[in-house]
Amino acid sequence: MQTTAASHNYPCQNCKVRDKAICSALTNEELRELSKVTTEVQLAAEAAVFYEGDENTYLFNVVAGTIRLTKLLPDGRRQVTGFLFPGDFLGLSVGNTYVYTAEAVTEVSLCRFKRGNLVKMLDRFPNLEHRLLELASNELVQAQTQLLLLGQKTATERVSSVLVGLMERIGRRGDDGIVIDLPMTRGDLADYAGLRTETVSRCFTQLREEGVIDTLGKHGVNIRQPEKLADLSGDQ
Amino acid sequence: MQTTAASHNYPCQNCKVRDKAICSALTNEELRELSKVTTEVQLAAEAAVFYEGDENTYLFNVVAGTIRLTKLLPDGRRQVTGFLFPGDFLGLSVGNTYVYTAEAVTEVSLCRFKRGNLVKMLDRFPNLEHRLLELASNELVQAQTQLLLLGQKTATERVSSVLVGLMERIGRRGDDGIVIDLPMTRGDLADYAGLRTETVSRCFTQLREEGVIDTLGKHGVNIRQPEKLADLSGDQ
DNA sequence: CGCGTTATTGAAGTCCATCAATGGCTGTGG
DNA sequence: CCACAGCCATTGATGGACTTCAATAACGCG
Repeated sequence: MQTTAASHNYPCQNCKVRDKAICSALTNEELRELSKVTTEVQLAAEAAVFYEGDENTYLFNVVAGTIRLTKLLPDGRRQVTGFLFPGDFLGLSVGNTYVYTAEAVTEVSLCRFKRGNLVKMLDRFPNLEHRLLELASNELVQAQTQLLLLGQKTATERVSSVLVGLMERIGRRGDDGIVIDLPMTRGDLADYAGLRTETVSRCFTQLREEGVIDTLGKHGVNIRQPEKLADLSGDQ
Repeated sequence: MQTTAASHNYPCQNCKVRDKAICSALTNEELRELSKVTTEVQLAAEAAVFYEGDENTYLFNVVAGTIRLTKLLPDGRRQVTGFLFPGDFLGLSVGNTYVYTAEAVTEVSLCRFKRGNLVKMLDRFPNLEHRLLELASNELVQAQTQLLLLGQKTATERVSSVLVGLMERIGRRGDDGIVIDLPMTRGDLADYAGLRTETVSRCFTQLREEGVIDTLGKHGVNIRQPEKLADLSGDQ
């Protein structure tokens, strides 16, 4: 992992994600304390933040960029268990090791601190543990929703669901619909949806032909008919 | 939900799952306090504990029996997100509603208490919140492991993985292998593994023909070759 | 502008689902 | 206690959705 900027004095107050992640549970005073043990790190696209099985030394908040969480089978099959965006928290674990691999999809900027420091703070700031439990619960709900997707949905429903999910998290209102700048490849999406690249591509084409979406280069998606996309997701 | 036995004075000290669930985080003294707000409820097989979307009023510990957690799509497709056994905790949620349906697979006995009571106790017993975070984290890991199964594994690998998981949780050493008394139907297992009943059945047959398992009636499974089953699970 | 990577499209194949019928528990009532 | 009924599991035959293999096209980066 390449650290390009260490900034012990980085003022959390100016942080773009100050009111997200776990920091939202802290007062300004508490935040000042946290900022003492905080380092900002930058990673190039495709760099690994940590690998499944590594000792869990650091916890992170995503400040900028996109992170991909993956689990691997011994023969190389890969499941993407989630994508993280600015404001998301990274590093929950059981025991002393990370339970998935985290990699940068784009260039990424992370707010890093030692696990030990957080654990120490937990005793003094009960809010923090409440917040962690809340985060874990949310992740759990998210994971269970994905179980439903992977276990029961068709290819079209999966791709539609994934697009709806990304739309809600990183969509921006455009001239004619909601625009997503997809940071990840079709392959990443495929491994997230339990499909193959070609199938994801075919679903995109189908959605385009039906007028539900437009694609703008490799990364741009314009969702012209959000309701129709939601219908196609199988959730309603 | 049918309550057959209310027991305000039930002594948690004698509880069969006293050192599991969240109770393991409590001292005897704390436990005495918890037992004041605790009710033991019994449910018949196939009864619902609660439905997805219900207001989250109660939390539970499973004392005896098996619980099935499910999520449904509007058209009836069902994903089983997990099975609970004695000692497991039930009722984590986000917001004020349950995020999945919980149903009794067998006759079940539950230790029930109001969510509000637990929340009150959280302030006084920090251990309890630690424990809840631990439980949530464990569930999360479990869910992510299941994502890998549903997204990437073949039918045989899924069924083998599920059997390995059940073996570890409810397996008993038998004369010639490890014996599981499967409380759920093939249909439940299918909805858990993202398969159809027929496919699960065919996988059982195949495993039997290969000498990996024996089936004893509808519910009994004898795992003669645990290592071979683990190999077939795709995890090693 | 050109090259490498990623996306798309097409054709063929495979695994699991679906449809259908039989077989076998299990629990109940005579 | 046995017989029956109903559900569940199994097995077989067929079909379909997605994968796999292969080739082309199009980004987008240097």
